[in-house]
Amino acid sequence: MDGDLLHGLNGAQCDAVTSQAAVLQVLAPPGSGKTKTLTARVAYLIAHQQLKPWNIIVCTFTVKAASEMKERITGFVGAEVAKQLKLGTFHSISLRYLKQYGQHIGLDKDFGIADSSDSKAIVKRIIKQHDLTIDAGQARNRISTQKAKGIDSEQFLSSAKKIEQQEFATVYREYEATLKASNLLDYDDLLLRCGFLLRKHPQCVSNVEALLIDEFQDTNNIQYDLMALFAQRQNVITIVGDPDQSIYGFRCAEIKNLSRMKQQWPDTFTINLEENYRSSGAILNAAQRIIEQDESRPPKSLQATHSPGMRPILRKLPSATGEARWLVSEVQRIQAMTGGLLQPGDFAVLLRSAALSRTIESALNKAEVPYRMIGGTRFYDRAEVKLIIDYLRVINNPANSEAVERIVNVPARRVGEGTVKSLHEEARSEGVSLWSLVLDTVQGRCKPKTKVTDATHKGLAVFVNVILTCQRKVLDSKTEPIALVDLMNTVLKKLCFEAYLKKKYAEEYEARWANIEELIAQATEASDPERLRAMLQEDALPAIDGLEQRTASSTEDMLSMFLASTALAASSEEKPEEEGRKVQQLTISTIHAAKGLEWPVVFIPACYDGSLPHSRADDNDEERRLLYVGMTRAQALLYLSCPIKNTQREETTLSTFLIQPGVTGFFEEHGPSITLHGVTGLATTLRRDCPQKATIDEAKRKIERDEDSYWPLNGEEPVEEVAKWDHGKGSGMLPAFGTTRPAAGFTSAAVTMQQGFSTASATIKPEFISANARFEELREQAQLKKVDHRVQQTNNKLDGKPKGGKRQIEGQGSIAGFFAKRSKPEQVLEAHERDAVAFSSVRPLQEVRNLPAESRPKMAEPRIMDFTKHKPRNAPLHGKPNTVTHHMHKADNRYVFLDSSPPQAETDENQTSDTVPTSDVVEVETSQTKVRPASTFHTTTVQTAAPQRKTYGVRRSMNGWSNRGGKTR
DNA sequence: TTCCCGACCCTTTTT
DNA sequence: GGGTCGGGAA
Repeated sequence: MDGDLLHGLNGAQCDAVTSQAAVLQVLAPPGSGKTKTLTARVAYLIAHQQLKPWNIIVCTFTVKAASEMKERITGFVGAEVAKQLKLGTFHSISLRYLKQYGQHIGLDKDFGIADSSDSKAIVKRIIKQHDLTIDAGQARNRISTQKAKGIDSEQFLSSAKKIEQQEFATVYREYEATLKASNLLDYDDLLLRCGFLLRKHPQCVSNVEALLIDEFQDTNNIQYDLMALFAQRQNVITIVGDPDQSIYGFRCAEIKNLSRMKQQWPDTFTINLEENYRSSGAILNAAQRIIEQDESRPPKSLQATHSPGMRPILRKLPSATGEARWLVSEVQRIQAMTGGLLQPGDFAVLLRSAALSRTIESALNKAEVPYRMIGGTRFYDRAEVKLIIDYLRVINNPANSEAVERIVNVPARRVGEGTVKSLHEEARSEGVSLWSLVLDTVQGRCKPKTKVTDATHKGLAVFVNVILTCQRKVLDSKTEPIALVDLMNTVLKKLCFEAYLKKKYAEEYEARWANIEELIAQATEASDPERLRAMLQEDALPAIDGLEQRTASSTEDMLSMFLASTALAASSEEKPEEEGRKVQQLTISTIHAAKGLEWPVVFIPACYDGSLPHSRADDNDEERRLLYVGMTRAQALLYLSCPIKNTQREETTLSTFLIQPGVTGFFEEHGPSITLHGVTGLATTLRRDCPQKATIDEAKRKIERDEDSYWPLNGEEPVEEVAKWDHGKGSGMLPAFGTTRPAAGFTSAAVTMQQGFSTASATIKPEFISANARFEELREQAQLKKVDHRVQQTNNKLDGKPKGGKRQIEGQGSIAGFFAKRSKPEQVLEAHERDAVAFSSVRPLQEVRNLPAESRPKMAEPRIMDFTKHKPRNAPLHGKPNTVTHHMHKADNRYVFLDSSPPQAETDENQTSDTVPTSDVVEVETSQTKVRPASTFHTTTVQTAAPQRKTYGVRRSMNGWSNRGGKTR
């Protein structure tokens, strides 16, 4: 047993798993085997300390972490034992205690859970009603903060001095009153009330022998209290955490809880895990460089166990859409260049905010790359799903006036917003629920003050009928429980829901209906008596002598259980059906939701001030940790990127965390060139079989270019295909990487992957180079630019007639032909290609390859231009092109020297912009991208899966597309 | 006068 | 997806 349990663990991990300490802290940096250690310890406690699994509580913060933990523990101890563990999020475990022992603290049996939309709606209504000026969202957060601090509304009111505080106190008080009247608990209440229960009735947890907590750095004070309460009998506690990964400060997480714990239990034993098994050395170095910017942070060691690998990439792009297009092209390029070693499932896009996903999703859709979204809108929060859930909630608990308000006029029943608001207000002032006012109105028992037209009255009657019919169904089933799924079908039928969706969403209807089908499938599962029994058993807490328990049995209970589970569900889509093999999907996720996960290739787009760090964040250190968490998700390849214009077309500034001195040295400016050797190294790192060369070559033929060379490194727009070939339109071209760097630069860029895997240490660029060296570099760039110009002119002569963009694309299709016919040995060709790339102005390598040998660019005599005097306006040639927008950064009232640009670059720009030679002024006509009809975007899940349950990959309407594309006008 | 619907704006992170 | 505004229908 020991052998199995401890197999593959390192010394520190073993110590942690087998530690005899009662209170144990395991400090585990990213990729150090945190979950592995925690799960092994659970198994160890059962196997070697003879603890009963049902006496062990394991707490996580997210549902996803809970299910992963369960899976891993099952691997150790088997499903039977794993099921008996009390494992879940803090909220779900609290809910179990409240459901079973809530009556001891006067909690009604059928309390519902107020989700965020309920809470927000309540707050909003109170604010409006009192004509206050505070922001609803902020007030809602503030209530949560107060609750997390354990300050109730009365306490707050008594200490409220300022008018503003008193206003908030009013909102807080009425919010609490509304929850109580609606028989609802919000998320914070679940924890608070559970704490209250366990304090009052400690015998509820008298059976608990051990408590284990994951991601402890994210606990807030209530959760800390709960920890102490859960463990109050035996005080056996294991926590794992990492202060560097604390990213829930906004939820009042207290990193201090680590030291608080040591004070409370002075015998606390601490074990540090220090070896990283996830990321390549180069990625780890870069991430360390970022996190170390926090000077208040104690220095820590984190050892890489992998070879340095490929250096991470920091890429500049013109716009959010450009960034998305580039990202997709890199996904495709890397996939092809590795000959299928990497599949879509190996890529993840991690975002600061979920809203950023839209542009990326539409680019992925366009390229038909399958993806799934974690975080952002939860399945149960999708309009159509939420609506049905709200109907069920009202059927279960009509006192929930917020839910009534949301559904009373959906589908439209001529009950307008004004009427509903007014009725709601009237109900509130009468001290009744909205539902009972509506019911009495419809049944003629009362005549509301609010004006109700005939049409509206009719509409209300229809609504009341739906609810009453369904409630009757539930009640009638007391003797013979009906399945939840029947109830749901009744609702759908009564609403003619399918027809409603068809009308409302037109061409998007299918995806919406698929979501409903998924919901039905879930209800079917929940209705299965077998499953239900199993679930009840799993949820049940051990019987305690002399303490009465409530147990669920009827349809009513089934309904409220189902609703509770939807309220606490993960904000993620379920795993796609795995039929035989894994369905390959790229993952889009918020960084928060990605914690604890890993992928071979990770993209973090939108790395600019305002997004990361977010403009609304008040703790920059936390934002930095967020970047750190994101970066450390990557195993082999990490891309950070930044559009130089945001979605509002304003100029952006590269993230503060990335413009610190020395940071750029850890990054490449463009995606890696990938050699066969590199693929081998990658395969080794990921412990996968290396694909055959033929497979790689085959895959390469399908992509447009095999280098990340289309988007200029300085973040400007690439020259459109048409402009490239239309020689009449001026010759100055914007540089892509292969064209502005001297050949030597290109070589060094191309070599990274080989170098990374074959040598012991990654080469790190010097942080600064001397001004002199810099000047040399500038001169070299200038020469190149002139050469480019020459080459262009030569080409004009060689290749007289202009070509259209379309034809050029056709040309790209024949790369394969070129390969087949080529007569030169590969190495010679490579050298030639290098030159060609270095000297052709904009043509990507593939195009150059397509040219007949005699028209390929030739070496030309460079003409030296003095760059202290001349600078092309639109071709930013201050050395590395991407240094243009951020030469200097003002911080702490002094200027910080960035990106290793020489100071004269700044003055240069101002003084000499008028002396630009006209031939270097670029004028590019960009053609609009064609808009595809919305219908082509709908299914985002791979077609081959053919799942029984429909997939629900479509997240939302893709506004931009469906508005313009699909509709007739 | 009230309601409905399309068009257009902006969007922190989670239970 | 939510909020708001304005045109057109009831």
